[in-house]
Amino acid sequence: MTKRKTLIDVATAAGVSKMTASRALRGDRDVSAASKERVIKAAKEIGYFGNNLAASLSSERSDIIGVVVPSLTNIVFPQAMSGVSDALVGTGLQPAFGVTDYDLDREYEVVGRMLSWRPAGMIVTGVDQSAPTRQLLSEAGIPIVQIMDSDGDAIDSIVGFSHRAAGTEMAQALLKKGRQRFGYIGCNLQSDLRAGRRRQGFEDALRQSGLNFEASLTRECLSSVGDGRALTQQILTENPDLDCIYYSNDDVAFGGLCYCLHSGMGVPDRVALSGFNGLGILQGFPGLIATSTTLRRDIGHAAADIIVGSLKAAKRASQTIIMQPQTLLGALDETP
Amino acid sequence: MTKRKTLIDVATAAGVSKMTASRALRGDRDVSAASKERVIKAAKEIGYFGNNLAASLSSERSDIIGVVVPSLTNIVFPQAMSGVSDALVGTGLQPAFGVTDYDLDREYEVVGRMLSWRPAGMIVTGVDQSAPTRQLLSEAGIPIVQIMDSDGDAIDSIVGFSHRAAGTEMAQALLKKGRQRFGYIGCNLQSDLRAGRRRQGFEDALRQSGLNFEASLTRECLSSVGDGRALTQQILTENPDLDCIYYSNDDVAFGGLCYCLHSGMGVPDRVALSGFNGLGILQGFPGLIATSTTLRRDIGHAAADIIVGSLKAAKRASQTIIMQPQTLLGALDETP
DNA sequence: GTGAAAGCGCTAACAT
DNA sequence: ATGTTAGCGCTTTCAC
Repeated sequence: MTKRKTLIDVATAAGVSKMTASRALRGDRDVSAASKERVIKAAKEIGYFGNNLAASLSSERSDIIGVVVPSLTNIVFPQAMSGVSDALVGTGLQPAFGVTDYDLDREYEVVGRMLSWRPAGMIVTGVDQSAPTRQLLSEAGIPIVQIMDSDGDAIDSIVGFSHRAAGTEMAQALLKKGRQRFGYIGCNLQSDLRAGRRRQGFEDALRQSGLNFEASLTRECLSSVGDGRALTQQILTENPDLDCIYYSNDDVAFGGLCYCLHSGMGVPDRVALSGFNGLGILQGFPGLIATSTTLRRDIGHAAADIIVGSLKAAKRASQTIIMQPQTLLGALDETP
Repeated sequence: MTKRKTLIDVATAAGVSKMTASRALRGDRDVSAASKERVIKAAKEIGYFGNNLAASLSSERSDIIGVVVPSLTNIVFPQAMSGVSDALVGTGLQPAFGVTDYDLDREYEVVGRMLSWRPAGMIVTGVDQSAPTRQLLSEAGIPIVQIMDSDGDAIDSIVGFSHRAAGTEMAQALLKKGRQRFGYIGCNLQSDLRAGRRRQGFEDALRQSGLNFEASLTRECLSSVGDGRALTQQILTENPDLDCIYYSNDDVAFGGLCYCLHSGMGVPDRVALSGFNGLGILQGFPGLIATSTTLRRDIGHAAADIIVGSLKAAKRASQTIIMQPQTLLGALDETP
């Protein structure tokens, strides 16, 4: 391959100095229209595209917004990322995504590596970072936004909601509809601390009514429709009297619904199913699963907006935006 | 915020020169154990983490592997990204993801921006890049891998399969099972060129048997379970005689299955449904939907491996790896 | 409006 | 095993 083109090549081709070329390319207005045009034309002709490395090193800031998520296989995180990505279009900022696999040490490493690219801001998932990670972030001197969870201490800004409260609210709604014999099915609870907090919130409400889960089945797998189906068969075989099952999320709950439909068990009359997130998959059988709808895209979008805003602003202010899920009972709502 | 720590701060704290500190931190073995230890300790104490910008600018290479996908909301792309991410763990390389929204101009911009970070390699989705994008990539002088599709010209390496062949194979399998009256339902065909090629391959096989789609419904929406349900209701109402429906993918097909189950239409006896990808969602009703299983994670993993290998190798060789989908008929297979 | 000089923080190449 | 020198490609600053 031939040597990469540099600013000097463009400047030479356009017959101006390096500096004028730089200014023209970046849209600085202190350049004559004529020079500007020639530079841009020259750049295009010789196939020049800049070197962000040098630009950022020199200007001591980059256009990157680091976004750290625990998983790509759980669709809610790509959806949040999508919101970030959309919000950044046209701002000149660019998202860079990192994955931690729900591992706090990996998170530390991923965050450290990202910071060493001197991003303009960082978005991280949840509030359960390890102390060293929190320190890294808070000392970085850039806007930090934690997303998806508000049940913990903020490093800087937060856009999310209380999983605990969401669990409590769902339990209260189900109790109000007369459900009394509850089961729980969860996947990946070891690592997914937010799912654990929903369960806790749910249990709190049950206890307040003098109840508790009569059965609980958890498995360390990525939550999936197939697992939900299998676990539901097991829990209902072992506990045929359950009239309501709370799941760690909608994927698992939907698998449960598939089992019930297959085996002719009435949903929600005979047994009510309740998941979390309000995923699109629920539209396969509208209203049959109760859920808490979460605004993943909006959360990602709002987080990115906070960063964009705080880069423009003279002084930074931490914000906390709560986008509490809405509890949707679906068909259950039509029963008294 | 206090000024960021640099290598010089570490070197001073450890009582060595900048260069020794640099070597120690990067694990160069030409450093005495004593110095190495002191430097690493000093770095930790003063909270130093390097500046990749400067490091990469100086060494003229970065540890980034750029990965460009069309969408984050279609789960197959995050799954492929996940494979890339896994393959890169422990290599010292880091993935950086970009999203194009199926827009060729956006793709050009995203690729250009990524290249200006001087990545060590690039992974892009599909083979339908615009000419300028192809030129950008081929002149970058780094290993390029196109993934998910082999129905087109390679820029460098390819890991994918023929969507056209997958469509043909599915049609042949369904014809063999005696299906004769075909319908087609697709989402997002304008942008999803690969789905279009599957449809074409399917049609080719039908024509060879003197058949064609008797009905076709397409809608420019992100493919979803809800859309699949609605479109299936429509197509079966308008064309009650169809005995097989081919969908642009599994999400849409699953929505169709939900409609059929809901309305008591026998699947696959009365109408066979066929999707694409072998998504986990199908495990809700195992075997009811025929599908072509694609190895998204493996494809991402293999693509990353090619790049890792070619960075190590003295001379680069382009590779083409075909991971052709497997046609799974499920319950249809048990009919004669 | 344009240019020349200096330097961002690091690493490669060459000393020692 | 360690240090010195030069420079990566750009932007900032300050001349003109």
